Parts: sequence; C-alpha cells; structure tokens
Amino acid sequence: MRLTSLADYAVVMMAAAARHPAGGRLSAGLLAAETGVPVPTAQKLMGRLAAAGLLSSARGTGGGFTLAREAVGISLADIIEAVEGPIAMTNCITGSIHECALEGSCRVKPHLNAANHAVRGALQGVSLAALAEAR
Amino acid sequence: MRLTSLADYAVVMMAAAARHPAGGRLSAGLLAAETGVPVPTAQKLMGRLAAAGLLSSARGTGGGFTLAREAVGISLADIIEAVEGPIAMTNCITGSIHECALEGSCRVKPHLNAANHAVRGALQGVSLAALAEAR
DNA sequence: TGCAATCCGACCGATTCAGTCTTATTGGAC
DNA sequence: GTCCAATAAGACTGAATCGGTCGGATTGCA
Repeated sequence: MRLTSLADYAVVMMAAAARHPAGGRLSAGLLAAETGVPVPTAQKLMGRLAAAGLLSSARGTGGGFTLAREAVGISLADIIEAVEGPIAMTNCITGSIHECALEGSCRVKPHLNAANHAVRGALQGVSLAALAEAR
Repeated sequence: MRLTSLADYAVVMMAAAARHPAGGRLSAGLLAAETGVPVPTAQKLMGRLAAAGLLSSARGTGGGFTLAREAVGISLADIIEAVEGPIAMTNCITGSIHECALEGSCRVKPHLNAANHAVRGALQGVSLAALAEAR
C-alpha cells in the first residue's frame, strides 16, 4: 500500500511540468533540476509517462516533452498507473491474470473489488491541476 | 499501489477466522487448510497478526489463535497495516522518516497527504465482519 | 515424566526496484 | 552538403524487499 519512489518522483515532476506555460517544450534535464530528481531517472520516468500518453515527446535538438492533455484532465491515478501499472490491490482484480488458487471459490473477492474501486476513486479525484497549485 | 501477496493471504485468512464461532481456538494448520494458503506461510502470517494485536495466541497443545476483538471492530486497514506496515503512500507522510531531498520545499506534499487520508479512509470503512459475509 | 501439538524466531533464494550507461535520432551550424 | 551538439529511447547492473522454508522453544496431555 505504498507508492514506489519512481511513482512519487513522477508526481512531483508532472506537477512541476504543469506549472510551466502550456505548449512549451520541457527537457528532462530542466525538470530534473527543478525537482531535484536525478537526471537519468528523470529521463526514464518521462519516457514512461510519454509511452502512457500523458506526455508527448519530440526528439532532436530543441526537442523535449509537453503535457499531452490539459492538467485538469490528468488525475493522480493516471500518473501512478503510467509508472506502476494498473491500480489493482490484488492480482484477481485485473481480469486477465488467474493465478490465485482460490479463484472461483474465493468469498472475499467481491468485497475487495469494492474496496479497490473506492481507493481508485480517491486517486482519480485528484487532478494534476490541483497538485500544481501552490499550497 | 498493490497489496503484497502476504497481505492478500492475511485478509483471506482473517475472513475465514471470522466465520468460526467467536472464542474458539483456531490453529494455523486449520486455517491454512480452509484457505489454501501454504502452512508455513500461514504460521508466519498469524504470528504477525498476533504481534499487531489483531489475534491473541496460545502456545502448546490445544493452543492456537482467536480474534482479539470482534470482527466489526477490525478493519481492512488494520489487517493490511499489520502485515505491510503503515499505510503511507510516500515516505514523507510518516512523520519520523525524513529522507526526501525536497523536504520543506515540496509543494506536492500537502495534496498527497489529503489523497493518502482518502485512501486510508476507504480501507478503514471495510470491516472484517463485512468481509466474512457470504457473497 | 515423556510425548505430541503448536507457536516463535532466524535463515535463503527469487523477484522486482532504482539507478547508470550506452545507443539511436533529430535539428541546427558551418 | 556535411558535421556536430542536444535530446530521447533502450539495454544493463547492483540492491532492497518479498515470499517461503527450516529448526528451536513452549505448553498441555497421557
């Protein structure tokens, strides 16, 4: 029930990106300097965020990243899922994986499913725009 | 944002324990057989749950475990914390640890703190009694 | 008094995480 | 037209935590 450090960094970096004027090109090095995240780690993270569709990237000189959507349309859940994968408390939540020996007879699953939705809803309710606000 | 397998097992085992009549002695082997969790793992888990005060244990022949409180008074958050440690999305949430380089100037922390409380609240709202109900 | 059943603590291999390095690609300067 | 610098993208390595196993300590019963 804890974020990985990478997801934590990603949230901080996305918030920093959202404070810049929309449309401007942001390099990984710039955001790393602003947030204190190590540069190579920042590069890796932004690549992952771009692959998830939260950032759009451009290579070459003068390239960089831009928010793919408005900050209001990006939630905390989106950022976490981009870095950590689907938010699913247990393996049996995501429909494709069936490695639980209790599958089918498990009497706890439906309740966990409900709890999982509640958690995910709490994270979806926080927008990047809110995170970027000065406290 | 995912439970460890141990925490998952712990939830299933506690739910199974709650279905037994209150006050009866439950051995780790019995609950392991009912839930399908490997016996040594079940022993380790129940020891951890007992250390957290959710179960009371008795050694020796005829010993075993009992719910330390009524099922209504035990929440999903309690079980998860007993196995995984405090529910804190980031290190900076738990007051004692200060290893984040951004400490003090981090502008995201207060918002993460709010999100963390929302998640924790969602898990505290699910009681063991509800988990033990037949679906 | 010996035996069996049960809980308790220390140990080990495996998976995933976090970070670093190298390579490929693009645009501008000469 | 060619070279160079800046940037993103992918492969690789060390470390921490997780999941599981084993032997030891304790208690009640025959």
